[in-house]
Amino acid sequence: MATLKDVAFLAQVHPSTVSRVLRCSENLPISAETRQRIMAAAIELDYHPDQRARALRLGKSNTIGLIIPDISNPFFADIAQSIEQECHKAGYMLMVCVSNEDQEKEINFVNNLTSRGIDGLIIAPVQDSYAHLVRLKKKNYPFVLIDRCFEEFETNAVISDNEASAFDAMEHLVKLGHRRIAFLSGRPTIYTIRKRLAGYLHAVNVYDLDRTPELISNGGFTFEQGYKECLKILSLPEPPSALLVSGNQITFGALRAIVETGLKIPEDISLIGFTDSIVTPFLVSPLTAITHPLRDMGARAFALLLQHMNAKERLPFSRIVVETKMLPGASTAPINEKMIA
Amino acid sequence: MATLKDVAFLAQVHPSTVSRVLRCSENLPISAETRQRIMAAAIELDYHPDQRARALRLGKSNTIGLIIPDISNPFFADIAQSIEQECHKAGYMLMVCVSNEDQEKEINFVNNLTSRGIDGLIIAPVQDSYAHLVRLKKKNYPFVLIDRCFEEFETNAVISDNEASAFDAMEHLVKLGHRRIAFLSGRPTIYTIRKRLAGYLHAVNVYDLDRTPELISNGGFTFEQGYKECLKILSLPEPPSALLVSGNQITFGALRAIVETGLKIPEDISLIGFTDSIVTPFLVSPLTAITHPLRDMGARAFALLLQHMNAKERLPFSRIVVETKMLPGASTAPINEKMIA
DNA sequence: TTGAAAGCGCTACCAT
DNA sequence: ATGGTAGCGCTTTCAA
Repeated sequence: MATLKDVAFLAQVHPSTVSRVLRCSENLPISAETRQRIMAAAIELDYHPDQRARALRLGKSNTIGLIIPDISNPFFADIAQSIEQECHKAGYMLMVCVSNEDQEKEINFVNNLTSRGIDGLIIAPVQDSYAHLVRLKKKNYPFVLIDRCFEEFETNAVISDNEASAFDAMEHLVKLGHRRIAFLSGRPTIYTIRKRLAGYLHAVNVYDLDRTPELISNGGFTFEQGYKECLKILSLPEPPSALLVSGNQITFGALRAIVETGLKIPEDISLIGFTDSIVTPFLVSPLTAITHPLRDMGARAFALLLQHMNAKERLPFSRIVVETKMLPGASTAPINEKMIA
Repeated sequence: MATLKDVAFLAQVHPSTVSRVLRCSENLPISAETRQRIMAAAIELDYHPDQRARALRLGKSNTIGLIIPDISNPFFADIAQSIEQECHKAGYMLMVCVSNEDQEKEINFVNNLTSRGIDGLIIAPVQDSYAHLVRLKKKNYPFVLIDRCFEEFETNAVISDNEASAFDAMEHLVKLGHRRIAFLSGRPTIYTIRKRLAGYLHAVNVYDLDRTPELISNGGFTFEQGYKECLKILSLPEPPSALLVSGNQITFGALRAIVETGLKIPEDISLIGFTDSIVTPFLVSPLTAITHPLRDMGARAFALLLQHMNAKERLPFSRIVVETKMLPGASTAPINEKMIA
């Protein structure tokens, strides 16, 4: 790798001169001839400034970090994609890290990224703990949470209206006559899930629905877990006539369980999923889905972060709530005798 | 951010002593008392060594870069996920960059990452040009290509048996009686696609199938492009009775076109896709798919890279070819009169 | 118009 | 057992 020194040597000038020429604006006092020589040398040696050294010297890396729990989940993949594009537009690099829903890993990533001189951080936190984020906040380090946040700990965040959307989905099912509705929730320590659960329970109370505790399942967020939890629920002595499922991978897992059990959607069972995937309309039964404005979420998270990174003084924290949309499908139908039997 | 100096000051020792204590093995000549003081100070100040400075000093960053064209494509997302996990196991950080199939962006990423002192690079190249990779190779910089490689330019690579798998898929359709088979190819400048096209054409020749040029479509890799190209093909005066589709997003786009046109799979049209997604079995028609061992591809690419990064001397390049598998589905059926009409 | 020197935070080597 | 120093590659201020 060619260094400033190498270029300087080839161009027969001092390294500092090279730096000035390569960095500075048009109207810098330099002889056209020297500039030519330096440019030629830089190209000749395929010189690219060492970003570590620059970052060290400048105290700025023009890079931000993103920590997400799962990159193979389209939910986070699409958010990552949009953040990456926003970064690119703004001249930033993005460093993506995958915590795999492992709190230890997340903590390591936070430490590692900050000590790499990353200018800011966007995190979809695992939410088993948050002491490491309190430390970040204390150090006045700019960061934005996405999708998940803490009720008891104030930070920047971009989240969605989970409680309302879960309630609306339930209401939709209730209007079709369903009264025994299961909720495949995911990991309940997470903000998103707690809110959705609250929306579910609210509907259960308002409409006095079946309260069988087994109707609420707490697994994890993976395909496998969705599959297993759904199988368990379908084999209840009194299985539900409808399902509310919380997340892409879980929904696909539930789908597998339903298909394998030989049930038809929506004839035998209705299904609404919190599902963000281009394929939902082309599934065995086109899914009625609660969808997130993922690109918008990513863009707003980055904009908020940028704002805080550029701020001269401490800015107040923002909590941005985006609206979900119900994508109509064909996976819900009125209740029928067969289901009640 | 606390520095070595801060810790040293608090512990009343010299910075170099702190560095030694924090870095070195057990049997380093140091008084237990001093060690205690230093450790306490480090924890007190929440000290984390500046990785930029370390990387600069050590000439090693313990970070590798990954450049992929599209993170919201499950194909690349799963590869990224597996590489990330391998990295983590080996104590490396992963920096993911998304080129969005834009050659300029990829070139920028390569320059940017290398000048960040990244130890190695895994790239699924855009393949509009490769001068930048030639430069990397000249500098003896370790990198591995994944999924796509260059016939005329020798590098490390992990790829799959595209030509054979395309031929096999065609054979499968031919045996069902299909003779007018369309190929939705994606961008044909890419190795993967050229190979698949070769397999397709080989089958066309061997079995003397319909050679209508319009049966071969060259769009891009996106959902939208798959949708449009497929619509075009379905509205041919003599539409095909079967479709071979190259890639996740294209397949989903094609699915949309088929569903919207009111065609049924496989009654009206057969479909085989190069599709790696957990949802393929739960699509309108469970898809017959050619799948890649994605986790394995990622793991092998990383292992190969690691080998080259650790090598004292120049190693010979490896080209690893992994095998695809045909996942049986219900999206293919024997040809019938309706199709021929 | 260009050169010299200091220093970002760290580690490795050489002193003591 | 601990301290001092040089230097990784860069930028910036000051000097000439």
